Order: sequence, then C-alpha cells, then structure tokens
Amino acid sequence: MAAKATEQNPVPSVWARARPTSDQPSLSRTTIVREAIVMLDAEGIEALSMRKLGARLNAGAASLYRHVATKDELLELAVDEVAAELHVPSAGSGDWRTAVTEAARSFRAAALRHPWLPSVLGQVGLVYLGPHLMSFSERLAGLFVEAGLAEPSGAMDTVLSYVIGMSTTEAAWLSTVSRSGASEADFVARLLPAAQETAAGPGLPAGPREDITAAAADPAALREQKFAYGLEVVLDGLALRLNG
Amino acid sequence: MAAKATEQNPVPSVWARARPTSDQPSLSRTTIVREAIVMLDAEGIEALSMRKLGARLNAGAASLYRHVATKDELLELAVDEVAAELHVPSAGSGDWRTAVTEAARSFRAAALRHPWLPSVLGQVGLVYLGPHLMSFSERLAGLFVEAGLAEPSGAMDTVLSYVIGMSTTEAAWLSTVSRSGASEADFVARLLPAAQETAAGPGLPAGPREDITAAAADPAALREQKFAYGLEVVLDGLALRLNG
DNA sequence: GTTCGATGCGAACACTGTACGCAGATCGGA
DNA sequence: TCCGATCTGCGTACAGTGTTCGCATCGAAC
Repeated sequence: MAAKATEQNPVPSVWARARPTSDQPSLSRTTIVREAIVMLDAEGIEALSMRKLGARLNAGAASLYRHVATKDELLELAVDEVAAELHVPSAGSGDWRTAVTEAARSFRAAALRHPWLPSVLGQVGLVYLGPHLMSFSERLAGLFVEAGLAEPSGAMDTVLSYVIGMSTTEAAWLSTVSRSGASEADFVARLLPAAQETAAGPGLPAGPREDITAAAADPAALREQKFAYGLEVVLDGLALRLNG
Repeated sequence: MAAKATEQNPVPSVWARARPTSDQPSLSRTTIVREAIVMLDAEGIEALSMRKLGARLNAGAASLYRHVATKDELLELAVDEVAAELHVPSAGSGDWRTAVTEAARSFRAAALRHPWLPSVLGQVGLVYLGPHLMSFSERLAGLFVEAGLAEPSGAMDTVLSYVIGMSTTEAAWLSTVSRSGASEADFVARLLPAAQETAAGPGLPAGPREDITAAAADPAALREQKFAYGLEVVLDGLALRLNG
C-alpha cells in the first residue's frame, strides 16, 4: 500500500517517506515467533496459517520465510520460546521433592496456558531440543542427581512422562471445551448423560460416577488435585529408590 | 472410466456390465477406516489425505463423505479401531501388578505399531470415547478397584498418564527417525555430537552421556527398559497406598 | 414399470504451505 | 558522491488440501 502511494503520488512528502512501509520495528524472527504464540494461544493450532500470521504483522506471507525456514521450524521455535517460561529451582536449595514438584507444576501451568503445546510436542517430539528446553531438562536432571538417585536419567524420564501425559490430556480436554464455546462445568454437565449411557451395564460400582458429578461442581480444582495425587505417587515410588 | 465406456460403447457387453464399477466389496465405513489405518501406519499422519485414501479404495474423495462426516471423525474412528488391539486381563485373574503391567505394555505396543496414535490423541483428546477405548479404561479401572486401592480412578489416571506420556515421546522419536531414513542406531550416532556440543559447559557429571552412548548400542532395548523402570516406579508408589 | 432412497463422483470453492523473481532499501568502500 | 552488493519485503503462482453441490446410477419396493 505504501509502495503504491509513492508510485502514484508525484509529490513525495517527507512524512510519507519517513519509515516508508514499517509502522512496527519491521520483521524479525523473535517478533514472528512471539506473534505466532499469541495467535496459537488465542485461536488454537489449526487457526495458525502463514498468511494470517503475516497479516497480523502488517506483512505478506512470503516475507516470513526470510526469517523462518518452514512452518514446522516456526512451531519448534514457538515451543522453545514457551519453554523459557518453565521454572526449576536450583539444585542444592532445599528438599528435592518440593523442587521437583515445583518444576512439574511449572510445566503443567505452561501447558494449560498454551494448550497447543502438547499436540505440537506429539508431532515434533523432543528430538531437536532448543536451548530453553535443553536447560530445563538439564536442571531437572540435576535435581535427581543431587537427591542421590541411582538412575537420575530414568527418574527424570519417569516424572517427565507422567507430567507430559497428564498435561497432554488436560490440554486436549481444555481445547475441546473451549471449542465448544461453553464453560467447563456446563460442558461436563452436557457430557454426563452420554457418558452414563455408554458406561451402563456391568460397569464399576459407582466409583467413576462420583468422579463425574464431582467434576461438574469445580472441574479445575479436581484436575489440579488429580495432578498432585499422581505426582505424589510417582515421587513416592522414586523415594523408595533413594537408599538402593 | 466405466461410466464413460458405457456411454461411448453402443454394444454393452455382459462382461463390461458385470459389477460395473466395484472390484472390491464397494465402500463401507469399516473398509475406509481400516485402509486409513494401513495408510497411517505406512506413511504417517501428514501423508493421509482424503483423495489419496479414496484412490486406494478405487473411489473418489467425495465418496468417502457418504460414510464419514469429516476427516477428524475418520481419525477418531481410526483411534477407536486401534484401541480394539489393546488387551487388559480380566479382574480377579492373579496379581493386580502383573495385570496392570500387561495392560500398560499392550498400550505401549499399540502406540509403537501406530506411531500416529499419540499425536492424534493429543489433538482429539480422550473426550468422545469410542466403545473400544471405553471398554479399555473400564477394564483397567476394574483392576484398581479389585486391588483395593482407595482412589481407583486417580490411580488409573496416574498410570495412564505415565504410559501415554512415555508412549507419546517414544512414538514421536520413532517417527522422526523413520522420517530421516536412517536406522535408529545410526540416527543416534549422528545426533550425538550435536547433543554433546549443546550439553557442554557446567553440565551434569557425565550421567546422561553414558545414557546416549548406551542408546547407540541397542536403542530399542534401552527404551523398553526405561519404560519398565518408570512403570515399576509408578506401581510402587501405588502399592504404598494399598493399606491406607 | 415406476418411483425412491442410497450411493458414487466430477467439478468447484476457499484455503493451505511454499518457491520464484522482482522491487526497493541499506550500507561499505572508492 | 556515487556505485555495486546484499538484505528485506512481497505479488504471484503452483500444487495440494478438506469439503460441498448437483447430477448420474443403482437395487429394491410397491
């Protein structure tokens, strides 16, 4: 649009020429990645397209490819950028259990803030680790080394697998809920009859059913409690291996 | 093509008219889902398109929509079809730990046979459960009820989260490896220098590095051992709650 | 024999990720 | 001061996607 103006207007004003095309500080890899994350958070992973992302940055789709090789690379960069939000306490500062718990909570919190993260992790994998993810896993492993566990890397993988699995499930659930437009409690209430119908017959003795009705009351609290319970289980299992 | 022939050929032969368009038993929901799984297994999730799937069934893409509402629905059907491969022992037949272990191994095996499964689960979530997934989780929950655990549903979620997280990571890894064209051992060897470079500096005392070199020797065995270790940890943590 | 619902499908629509090549800006050196 | 070289933005195009529409064909029921 600006280029068209300079071409059609025979009197180039200084004001028209000042910063000809860029209102923003132009394009850069970090700008692009950050805006992609904003978009992913707001509209989910299937709403992110290079054209829409470009439009948001007052740029064309092709311009993005000057700073990012491919859309998958962009997603990897976004994952690592989000990994910068993760927090794991320094080794040597108190109880290893509370430290690991804090790291785990931090991962879950990030996954719930960015529900697209688990699904991207499921496709891209943890193979080509960016610096932030690298530092996260190194610091986490350090906690288990310090705790005196015989197999620190196995311990880390166990905890990470649990945290990833739980967060993936939660994030997928939240995505579905938000896609439905209803609140979480309403969605549970709407889902309840169908679930009971399918779960009829020689099922369980009403254990899960209490579960569901409890979820209708305060779903978020129940999810948090479930996460804490499972984490405690895993940490207990690891604690048994401390003096082995 | 067949339609064109009948139109142009003024002498319709019986042989040309016999089963005019269908060599296969035509199209059906199960045929479509099964072929989709074959395709997903062979070429991965991003290679599955409605047109290619239709072509494989000697059909057009539009025909598939007579039996399947949308591609996402097709994926959900594929997930539940795969869930039919899962095996969990009946409650009351022996030790609950070995029973749960078998169910977990069965899940992992299915995820490695169908590496696209975890990534689909990450997007679709476990919300609208099909009958097979439903039966799997019911039977699994039954094992924990029978074991006498105070919170069977929490226990099940813990184990499932661990299994899902580990399987997701493994499947994503295997997908990346197979995309690279190399064998797993070769891929590890090629990745080793880069990992060591990034992991340099004030890192760990050589714990993870042994890990990597061990992986180069027999990667599949190491993965299996890691899975078993973590599962044992989780089950130990649950066992502590048996007499609570 | 005729109508009717189910099925297959060619063509089209609105998108997608990405490659190519041109325009303009910026900058180091002569 | 000018001149190339290099970098950045982007219009356009290509091949492919999921999905819809309307038409053709079919087997069965009346």
